Amino acid sequence: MSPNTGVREAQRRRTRRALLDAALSQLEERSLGSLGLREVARAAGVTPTAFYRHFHDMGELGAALVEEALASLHETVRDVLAETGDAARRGDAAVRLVAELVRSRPAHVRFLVRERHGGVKAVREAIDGQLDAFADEIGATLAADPVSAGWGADDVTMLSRLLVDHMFMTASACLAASLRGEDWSAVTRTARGQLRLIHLGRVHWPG
Amino acid sequence: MSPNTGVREAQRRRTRRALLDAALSQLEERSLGSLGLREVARAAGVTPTAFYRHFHDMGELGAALVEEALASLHETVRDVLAETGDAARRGDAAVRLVAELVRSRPAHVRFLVRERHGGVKAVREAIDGQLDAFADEIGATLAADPVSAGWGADDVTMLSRLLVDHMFMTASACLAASLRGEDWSAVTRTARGQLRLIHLGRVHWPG
DNA sequence: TGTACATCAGTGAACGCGCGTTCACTGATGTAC
DNA sequence: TGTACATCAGTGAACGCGCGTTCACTGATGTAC
Repeated sequence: MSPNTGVREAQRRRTRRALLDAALSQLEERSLGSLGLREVARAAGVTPTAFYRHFHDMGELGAALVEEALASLHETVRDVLAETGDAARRGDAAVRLVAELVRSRPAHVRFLVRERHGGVKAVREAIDGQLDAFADEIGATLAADPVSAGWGADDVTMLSRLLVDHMFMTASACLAASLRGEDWSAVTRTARGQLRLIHLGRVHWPG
Repeated sequence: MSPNTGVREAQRRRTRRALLDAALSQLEERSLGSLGLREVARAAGVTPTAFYRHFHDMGELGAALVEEALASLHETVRDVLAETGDAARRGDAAVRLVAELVRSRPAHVRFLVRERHGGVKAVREAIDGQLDAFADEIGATLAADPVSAGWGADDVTMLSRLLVDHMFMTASACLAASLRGEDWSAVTRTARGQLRLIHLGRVHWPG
């Protein structure tokens, strides 16, 4: 039997999950920097000491949450980018992707939005690293578009960073709408409009 | 003699300033939620008890920092918006305004970026309120532009929120460049490019 | 298959420490006459 | 101007509490023979 399917390993994973979930749940209203190790252990139903079997400190737990939230997304993003050359439909697909991520993992997304510029360096850097990777993937696809003929590398970078930041803005707006008890139709309409406006600018660049 | 020029009042103001400055300095690397009242009082050179003469808790101190950072900016923004109808030059002026704010109050801006989605509700709400006000001011000006003929209120809102968020992005990028020891020429060039692209989209809206 | 030993996730007690808040206080500043 | 009283920003001691980290431990799971 593989060590990864043993009873011991399964229990270990269950505890780790409980710690991550306990942290996520507290992080809805607070920031990682103000969250205590004992607090998380208590909510997870284990002793503070058990925490150390899984993470060296809260920063490491935060980095694990970043991984969990975004690692699986790269593939999805690549699919969306490869989908079609029609930029308007690609924009709609991107908005749908963001909305789906927020719907499926609201606590993770809240965490990302909060800690992207938050007080824990290790987590900021983990998020930045992932966003750089997304920007590069988007940039590579944009550069291959016929409409980018004559664009410099700087121009492509400018646009892909704008698009990544826009995805973040949209995710944040979805969460805010949820808090207000609204559905997301207004948010996604606005986001699609903004992407369309950006796309129009791209087509007519440099004016 | 006015009570506001008395020796006692002057001393009171000095202590309040020392508390705000001490907090700002700690907030470069940490978030408000993880910052302790005693820590701030110690750095300000007063006893913990003195803190209560000025703020009920750290959230109230945070709200005071938001006020300090943004209140004086409304007038400046109005000036920039009134400056000229030439949107390209208005974009350049906006970028200059943001860069100047970051240069003159880097710690305040870092605080705003960090706490905009941070863990302290009172501060989030104070920042949101100020940003809504900026978006309204920008929206009013945009709506008056000839190029906005035929735009719906929703469209104008969409655009002004995009621009406010862009100002935040730019401020954050300036801070990141400072940390890396770079000057801001690349950042402001990117920001101007993004605004120009958005402006192009606006001119050709709705395509 | 059965047995004897190794591993290691989680326990529970203990530690020193800084936290937020309270309280009665001090003494310089302000005010009324 | 001088005096007597009021105000109030800041003090310093005290409190109970939860924190992060350490340690020797337990007992179920895994492994070697």
